[in-house]
Amino acid sequence: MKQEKPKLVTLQEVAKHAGVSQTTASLAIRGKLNISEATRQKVFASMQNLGYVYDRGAANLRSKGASSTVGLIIPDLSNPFYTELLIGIHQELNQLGQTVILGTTFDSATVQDRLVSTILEHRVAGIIFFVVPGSRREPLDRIRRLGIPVVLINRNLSEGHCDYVGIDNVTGGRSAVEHLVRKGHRRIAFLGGVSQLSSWHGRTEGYVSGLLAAGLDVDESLIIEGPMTRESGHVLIEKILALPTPPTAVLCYNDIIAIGAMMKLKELGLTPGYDMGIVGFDDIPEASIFSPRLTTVSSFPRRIGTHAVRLLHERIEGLDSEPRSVVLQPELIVRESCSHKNL
Amino acid sequence: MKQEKPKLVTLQEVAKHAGVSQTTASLAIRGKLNISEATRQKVFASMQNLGYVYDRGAANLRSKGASSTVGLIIPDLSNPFYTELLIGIHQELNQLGQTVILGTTFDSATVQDRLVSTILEHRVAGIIFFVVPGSRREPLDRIRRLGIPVVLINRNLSEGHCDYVGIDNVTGGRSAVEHLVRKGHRRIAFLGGVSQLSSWHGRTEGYVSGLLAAGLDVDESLIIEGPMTRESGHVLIEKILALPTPPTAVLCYNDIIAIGAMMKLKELGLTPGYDMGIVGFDDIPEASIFSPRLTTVSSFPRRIGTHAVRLLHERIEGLDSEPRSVVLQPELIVRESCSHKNL
DNA sequence: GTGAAAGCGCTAACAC
DNA sequence: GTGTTAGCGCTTTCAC
Repeated sequence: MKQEKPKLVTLQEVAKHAGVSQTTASLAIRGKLNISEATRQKVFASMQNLGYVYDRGAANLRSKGASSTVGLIIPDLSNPFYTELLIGIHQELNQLGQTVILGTTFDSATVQDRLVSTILEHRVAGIIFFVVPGSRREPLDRIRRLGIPVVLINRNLSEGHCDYVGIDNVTGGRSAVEHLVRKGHRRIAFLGGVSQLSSWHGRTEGYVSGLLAAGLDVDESLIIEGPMTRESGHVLIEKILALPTPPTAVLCYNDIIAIGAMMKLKELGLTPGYDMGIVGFDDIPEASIFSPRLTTVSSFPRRIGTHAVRLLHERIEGLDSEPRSVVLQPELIVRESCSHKNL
Repeated sequence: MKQEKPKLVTLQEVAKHAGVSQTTASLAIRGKLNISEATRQKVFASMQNLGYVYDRGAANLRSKGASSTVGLIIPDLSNPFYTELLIGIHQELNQLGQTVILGTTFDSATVQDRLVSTILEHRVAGIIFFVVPGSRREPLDRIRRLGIPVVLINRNLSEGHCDYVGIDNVTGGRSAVEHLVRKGHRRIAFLGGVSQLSSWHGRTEGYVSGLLAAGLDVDESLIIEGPMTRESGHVLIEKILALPTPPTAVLCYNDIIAIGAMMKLKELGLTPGYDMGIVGFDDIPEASIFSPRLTTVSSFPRRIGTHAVRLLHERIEGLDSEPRSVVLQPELIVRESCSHKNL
């Protein structure tokens, strides 16, 4: 830590050292073809010698070409669902030689606005955007106005009118309910999530349609909104239990909530699955680790990430078509959390 | 997606629009004092009007000042321990207005080298570095030679001679063994991790010293190395079970391995905790969710992240002192996975 | 308080 | 194949 910030070696110095012009050095470094093998060697030798480090910022400023960074905005890192998504995105992006600038909103619109600004100031090549609940179009428009490609993930913005990748929430919600009905449940609640989210609408719509298809009534009091956290699961399941006629099963907005609910059930001396059927959504690693193992609807976060990067990359490469949507089909993962005692 | 990349608004245009010089506009935007309130207002109005977006890259190129990005190199995102670490780092960095460039090595030295290069090319202000097992000093030196501050996390490099934050692995390992001994265990294995890691040495050293302090022999065949994954846990516990005289308890290098081991135990019809005592290391969220709840040594990933950012920030601000180390004391979290049937 | 001019490290024209 | 020149968008002297 003793040395002062040493002056950085510039391309000019490399060129001088190699006895060529700066242009030649630049071309050599970037592996352009029209450079003789001999000069290329010389330039590389000088680079090594002087300890040259390429300055992407400067290059980028001059070339106005696609920068090599991509902005990623997600709500939260403590939910494994987002982590899985991040892994998918990250892997794919690395393969393309792009680096990730990461921002987490914690589902706050204010933070989201700030993050968008920062990311924009970094002149990213594109943005993968998991919007905050109830987000207005404005942040999205700001990005689009600058001509920066965006792909929206999982939560769509009405009239967002841009590339989107997510899962079929309606089908997911519906298949969960169908499973519960097959298991003999007749009174089923929907727990957690907030109505500002397109994904919430999809999942509840599937829930309702599953109920109706089975000839069951929809009881509005059985749909309870709440944050997407473990703690929320505790609270929500207690509310449900306190109802005059509690349901025999609950479908949760996501696995985090489902696990929170199951933990509270255990705490109350009840057995999840036996005393109360539970289905989650996402299939995070915890789902298969918890006891009882959680029946859930898989939403393939890694694959979503992969698709998002592909769509974005095509845009960055200049694709100019109508907005595209990739909607993955969810899959019901049947495990142990749904066999009620009385059924 | 229809519009072509629109020409970006520059500071010059803002200045012209506001009827001031570019210098004045620049000073106004950065909130320097020697600008009258009236001009400041004018400039900001013009910014809004024209939809100006500050270009950090350009600013940075000219000023050679601290860039506003920090590089973060971690092994893997699928282990919640790293996620927690990332959360801690991220939160703290956001508060300082720094953005994160993220790289994951998957414990590969090759990937690590490539990542270091990329991050360096982005002219980061500093790097938080979780080195790969068996990493040589070379990547670290490359960074240091450029005068870029680094703080090492959890895994120290012998002679790294730079800022470091981690936990006291020796004490952690030792307290785990002491707990196991108190529970009546006399034959205890150490599972997983690789000997290229300073943290592995610390934990095994603690393990050995705990054994010796209790007057027990150290059986080298009970220390088995292995990758830090769930799958590795499966494999390792089977190896242990196949021994002529299996131990009654195992201390695992980390929680991931411990959980993998417990899952395999269940699969084999054995009850973790009852048939085999298990202690983990890290205290990831899964540890308290698994059944039986895992007794483990907490290593406070978020706090490590926070400390790392603080150390790094001070260096970025110009602190020029001898390398500093922050070593956090781990804490034994006693839960349910250690009461053997015969003890 | 404010302005004019120079230049950070690089690439893109265009010449040769 | 290689060199010359100009300039990306900003901050920084240094005048006034």
